[in-house]
Amino acid sequence: MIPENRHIIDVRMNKNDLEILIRGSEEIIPEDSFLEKIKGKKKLRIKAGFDPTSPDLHLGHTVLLNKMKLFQDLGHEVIFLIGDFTGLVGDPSGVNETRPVLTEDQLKENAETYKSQVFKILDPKKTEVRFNSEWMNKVHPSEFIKLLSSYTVARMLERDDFAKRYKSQQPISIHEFLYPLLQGYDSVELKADIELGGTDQKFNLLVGREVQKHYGEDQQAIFTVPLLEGLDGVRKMSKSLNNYVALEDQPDEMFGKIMSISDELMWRYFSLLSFKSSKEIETLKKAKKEGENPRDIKFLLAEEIVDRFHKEQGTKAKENFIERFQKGNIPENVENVLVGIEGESELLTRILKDSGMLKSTSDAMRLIKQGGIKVDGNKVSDNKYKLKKGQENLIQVGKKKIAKIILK
RNA sequence: GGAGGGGUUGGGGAGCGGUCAAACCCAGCAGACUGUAAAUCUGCCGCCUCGUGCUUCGAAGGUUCGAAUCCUUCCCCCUCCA
Repeated sequence: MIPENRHIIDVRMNKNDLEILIRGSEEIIPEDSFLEKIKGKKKLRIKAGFDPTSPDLHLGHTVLLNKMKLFQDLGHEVIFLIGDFTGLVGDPSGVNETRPVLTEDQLKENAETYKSQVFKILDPKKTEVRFNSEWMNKVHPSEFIKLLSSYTVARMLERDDFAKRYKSQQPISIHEFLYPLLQGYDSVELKADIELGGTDQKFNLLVGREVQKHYGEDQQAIFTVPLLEGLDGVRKMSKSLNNYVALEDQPDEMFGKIMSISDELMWRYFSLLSFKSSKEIETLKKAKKEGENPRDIKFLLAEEIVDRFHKEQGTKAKENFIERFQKGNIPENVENVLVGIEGESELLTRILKDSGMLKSTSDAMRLIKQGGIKVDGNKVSDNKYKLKKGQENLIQVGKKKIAKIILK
């Protein structure tokens, strides 16, 4: 239909591209159908859905986004589907409890934030952004019944997370059964040839195939990518577990977070996040074995990732890091915080709370007792320590929190 | 609708009339050690005006000198029966 694009695919779909595409994928089902599609001349419709439940995209999402970008570069049509309707249902994948339902206002807001963030990776010109409320809001109840008849309760309960919840007597709401079906319906509506998702999406993606079949459509191939572990190296990266690196994180923060991962995890990050070739990564592994300081290898990773989301700021972030943590100097760009007080002076504990650096004065007292609070570089040991009005003081809480407090 | 089990501090999970701000584990925070690593060790981990202070154990009442623990009602969850 669109000759130019065919041309692009013809030229690009060589063996090497295929290898890059498949590298780092977890599962491709069914494989032969996928290969057939990808080797054919048709411009494929590649779908990936996102629930707008969390407004912050993080590195975990980029594993998938990077794949989308690859398909895009190969000339295919990539659909970034924002599940604003399904978001009202809540994806039960991988959770052991019912998800809270979001309001429509929250969803709208989150969706906008998503859009502004994905184009840090995807090419906006080649991306079709869709919202599934667009068609879901129009589905007639009788049509809806038809959709629901495409799957059985028994098969739903086969699904691992449902099975577990059922066995351990955790509640499963009926609406949660709807989720995979609705997601599948999106594939019907969008005529998806391939759907991408994390491994936790496998069930939903497969249901999509069944739903498409039920509607007499061609079945999509599914393509899953591994879930990225969070900074703790154990659980998957997610905002709610607070083990994530947000795309919106500032360079220094991003750099620091990546430096805090374990040496072991570093290799996982290299393989899932870095654009370095397998060969380059092998070389780094070898260097480490031969005694190279793993820290310096981690620097490379942190620099690459900071550069990707903040133009050419990787080196600067690295310098700041070394200044601050290796040499122990105070960073230059400390945040100023104004705190209003009554009277001529105020207790430090109270200031720590009012400035938002700590959540309570009790917390502040504990930290003082433990030697975790510094004012202008000096450890504070008196929990009745006061600061005077009009002063500017550099306050440090632990190693990471630092702010210039101005009392007014 | 009936019978039974259950709701405890971020999560899991003890406690079942006083010694309970509540064991223990995980997560988190601080300190030591370091490569802001990781691992380990130590301490902390409801709130404040820091005191034989205040508010917590699904909610509201009640019994008691005293309740997370006993009673009543209500709300929610699970299982089995219908």
